[in-house]
Amino acid sequence: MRPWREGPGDRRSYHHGNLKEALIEAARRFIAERGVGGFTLVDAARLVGVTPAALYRHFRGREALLEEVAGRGFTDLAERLARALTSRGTPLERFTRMGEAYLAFAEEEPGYYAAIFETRGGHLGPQAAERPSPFDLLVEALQSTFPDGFGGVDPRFIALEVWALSHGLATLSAAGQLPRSQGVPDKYELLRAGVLALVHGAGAARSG
Amino acid sequence: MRPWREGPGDRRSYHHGNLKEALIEAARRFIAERGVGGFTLVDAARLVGVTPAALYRHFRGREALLEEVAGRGFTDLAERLARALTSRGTPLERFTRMGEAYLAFAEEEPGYYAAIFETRGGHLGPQAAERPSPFDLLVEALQSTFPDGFGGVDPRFIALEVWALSHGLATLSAAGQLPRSQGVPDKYELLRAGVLALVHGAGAARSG
DNA sequence: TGTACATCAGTGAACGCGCGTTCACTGATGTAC
DNA sequence: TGTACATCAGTGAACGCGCGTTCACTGATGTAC
Repeated sequence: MRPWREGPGDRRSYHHGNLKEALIEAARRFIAERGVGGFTLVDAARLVGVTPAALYRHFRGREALLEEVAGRGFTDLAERLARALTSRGTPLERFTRMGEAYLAFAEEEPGYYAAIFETRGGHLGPQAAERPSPFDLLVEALQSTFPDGFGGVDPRFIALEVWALSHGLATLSAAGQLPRSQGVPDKYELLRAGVLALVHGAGAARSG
Repeated sequence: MRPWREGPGDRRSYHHGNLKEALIEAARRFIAERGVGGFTLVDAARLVGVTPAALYRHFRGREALLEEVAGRGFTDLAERLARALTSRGTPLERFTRMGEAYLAFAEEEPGYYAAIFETRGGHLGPQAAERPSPFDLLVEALQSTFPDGFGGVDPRFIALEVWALSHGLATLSAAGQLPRSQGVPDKYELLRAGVLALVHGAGAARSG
């Protein structure tokens, strides 16, 4: 099971040995560069150094490969968030770290992030799954970080707002729409301050 | 300059008479259904009842048509926001109406919204343009609605957060990721409460 | 340890398709006289 | 009002291209004896 070819041009063996993983990796790269719609089986096969037909030994087709990528991205994101949530420090520090992990994931793994949100079947929000979803983790983190609650507001309400803010910052940043000039705080600072404001200002909509 | 054909199958004239507008309209529809990447000149021409080649009498090519759509969407959005901002009522009512207008635009004109954010050259954020951009309108609205300021925080900082929250809610909603179950507030309520929280909790990141 | 052979991962040629774009053309419009 | 004609919007055929997918095949692997 060792990799037989070390690079795309290395053809020392008829069998690739690690083709499935290599194709997923290639898809991740191309999706990051061109989006889900711009991703092509032919390109992925070429990058890996294999005939397009070889792909069908490992996937039912293009859509199946995309679903696999989205699934892995989803798992990766959940793991990162869970790791941040169980890291050292005060609850607030861990919660802050979780937000940073979300933005960092979107920035470092744009292929995964796009696959998750643009592929059919990839649901990030509230859902019934085996393991806790990112959204579940967010609700959990909010509750343990702010045990006094949010002025009577449902934690899931706050979680949706925090998630929307995070997603908005991540996608605007990826689209190059956030200003990058000096003196303007970056998305990490925007998220940190925004989340605190959302939490502390939760009752504002009611009290006036 | 009256329209010669009333429908796609109506071929009572050799000349279309209103082809440019009809093509933009068709593009808007297809982008809404399939995204910018899934939009096709051939489909647009077929829907309008014209040969694909006819398109080149009005646009340099596919990219030029997309840019035109994005530009119109941008203008439409700016007009809607400006209208809300100058409508009747208290500053807070007008500001709230502005947020609703943004979400409504994304929902009612998904083709425009996608074109704006996915097409090269379409910038929604801070920019140097002739007319005030949506972001400029947002900053202006914040300042006039909350003349006492935001605890020393730059209004543009708040504006970025409000915009990110709006964009996040709009895109999550379009992707079907927001829960639609009973008892869960919709995106309009989420935005209204979120914006108030962001405004009133602006100083939270500093004071605690 | 050596050999026969089943398994199966990858090949390469081919397919049908729809795409964006070009080109010489043609038919309708609308203006000059 | 009628006619000649320049303008130009749309036609239709063709192009080269890259796509996803299929198929019979072949070469390497690894197991049974």
